[in-house]
Amino acid sequence: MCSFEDLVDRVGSKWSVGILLAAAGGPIRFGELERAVAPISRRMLTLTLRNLERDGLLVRTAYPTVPPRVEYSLTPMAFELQAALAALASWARRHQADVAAARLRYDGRTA
Amino acid sequence: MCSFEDLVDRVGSKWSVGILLAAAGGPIRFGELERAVAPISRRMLTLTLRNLERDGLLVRTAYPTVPPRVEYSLTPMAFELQAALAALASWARRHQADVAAARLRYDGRTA
DNA sequence: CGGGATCCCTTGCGATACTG
DNA sequence: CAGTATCGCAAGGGATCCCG
Repeated sequence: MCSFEDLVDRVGSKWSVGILLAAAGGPIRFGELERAVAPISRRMLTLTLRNLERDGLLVRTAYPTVPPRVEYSLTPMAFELQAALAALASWARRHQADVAAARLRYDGRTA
Repeated sequence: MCSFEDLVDRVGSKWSVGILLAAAGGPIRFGELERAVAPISRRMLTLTLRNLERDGLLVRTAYPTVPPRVEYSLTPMAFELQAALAALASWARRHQADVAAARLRYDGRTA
C-alpha cells in the first residue's frame, strides 16, 4: 500500500542517488558518470543505469558513431524526484553534526 | 562531503522508514513495533532500533517493571526527517503508476 | 568507448533457540 | 516482554577479462 518499500528498493541502492545527481546537469556520458560517481565499478554503473532506465527515471540515447557515444538524461519524473531528494539533502546538512554527536555519545556509552 | 551516501546508508536500510513511521504517533513499545512493521524479524527490529537510537533519531526508554516495558519515541530531529520523507512519499504516490508503466515497457522491449 | 560475462567474497537478513 | 546468540543462505557488489 504505502509503496515506500518499493521506493527505497529503487532509489536506495548504493549508487542510484549519486547517478541521479550527476545526471541533473543535463545529458551525461557513460565515462563521465564513471568519474563523477567514483569510485563506482563499471559493473555497478551499468546495472544501476539499467534499473533507473527501467523505472523510467533515465533515458538512454546511443549514437551509432565510432567510437560509440551513449548519453543518459533525466526524465521529467526524475527531476521531480530530485526536488524531493533535495529536502532530504537539506535535512542531512542541517543535522549531520547532530548525528555525529549522537553517535559519539552512543559509542561512548557502550564502549 | 555530500553526506548523502551516509544518509542513504542510515535511512535506506530495509526497515528504518517503516519503524520511523510507526513511531510517529508517539511512544511505541517493542511488541507494538513488531506488529506494526510486520513481517519484520525480531533480530532486524532490534538491530534497526539500535542503529536509529545510535544516530539520535530514536530514544529508548526502559521501565524497570516486570514484565519489562520499553518504549521508543522519535527525537525532534526525526520529526524533521519525516517531513522530508513525506515529500518522497508524495512523489512515490504521484508516480507509482508511471514507474509501473515504464517497467512494463522496458520488460516488454527486452523480453 | 560502452558495455557484457564470470568469479568470488562480503553483507544483509531470516530462522531458530536461549535468557533476564 | 524484550531482547541476545548462532547459523546459514542469498543477494549485493567489487575485480577482472573479453567484446563490438
